[in-house]
Amino acid sequence: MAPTSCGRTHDVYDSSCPCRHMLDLLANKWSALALGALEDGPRRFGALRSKLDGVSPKVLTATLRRLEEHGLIDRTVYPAVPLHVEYSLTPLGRDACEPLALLRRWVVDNIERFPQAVLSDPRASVAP
Amino acid sequence: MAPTSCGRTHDVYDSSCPCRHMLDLLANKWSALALGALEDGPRRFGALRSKLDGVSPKVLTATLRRLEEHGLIDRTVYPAVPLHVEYSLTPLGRDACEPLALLRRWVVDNIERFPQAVLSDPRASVAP
DNA sequence: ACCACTGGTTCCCAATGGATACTACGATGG
DNA sequence: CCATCGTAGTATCCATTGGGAACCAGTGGT
Repeated sequence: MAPTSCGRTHDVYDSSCPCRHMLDLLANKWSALALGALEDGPRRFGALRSKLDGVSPKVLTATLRRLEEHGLIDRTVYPAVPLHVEYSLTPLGRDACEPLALLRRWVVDNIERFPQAVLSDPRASVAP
Repeated sequence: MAPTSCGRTHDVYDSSCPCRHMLDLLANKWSALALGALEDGPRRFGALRSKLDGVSPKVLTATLRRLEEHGLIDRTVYPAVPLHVEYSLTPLGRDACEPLALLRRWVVDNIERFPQAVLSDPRASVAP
């Protein structure tokens, strides 16, 4: 498997391993997009909201809070005239961006190879 | 962005782009684990169920069906004495494994860097 | 007849996701 | 003085999904 410095073996396939929890955090549409959106500098809530087309404020807040709790992003409040809040990557978050960027990139580069039927209708699999 | 052969630009940040839908499929805990579990050869339902520690049969079925519909895995039924079903990667699925393997790998390699508090309790963020 | 094995399905409930509306705060402006 | 705007979210409601446990079908074994 992949032994780590603490001496234990960590395994994403083990449901009781912390790795599983972290995979659950990162292997998530909105997390992957939010971290990617911060790759080229800090962004404010509103900017993220427009960049992550289709996200609702509730879900965006939840995603950002979760990423913050896990040390992937920082949340900085500027109590200026119109209050604004900036989100930025921590070093850990920046590192996490690498595999996520590769995944996003892979999807874009290989999108043509997927069955067309299922691409056109997001809910093609839901039969009445 | 990343223009593709069809002439359109594809963008995972655009909610109406098929890419978004595919990212949603791949940026998912169970998908990432299931594809990884098939990397070194076909596996049967029961084998996947044990490998993906903690998955319920319902969710595993749904995950596998979705991956099959999207052309990432094949489902082969052997109507032999004790019926068995084998799941295997398609070429597309095999290619998709690369970025997913990097992500799983990154998590395992960097797990020690995450805040310990949040690692120990998967639901630390859930207040009364 | 009964149990075990394999590969699921069904049922039910809790958690999550998503859309829409609303709040808090100070600034601006009539 | 009250109304309105921009910013960053909450609140509320409902649909979808995730998850656990039980159950089912087909066959072989005892």
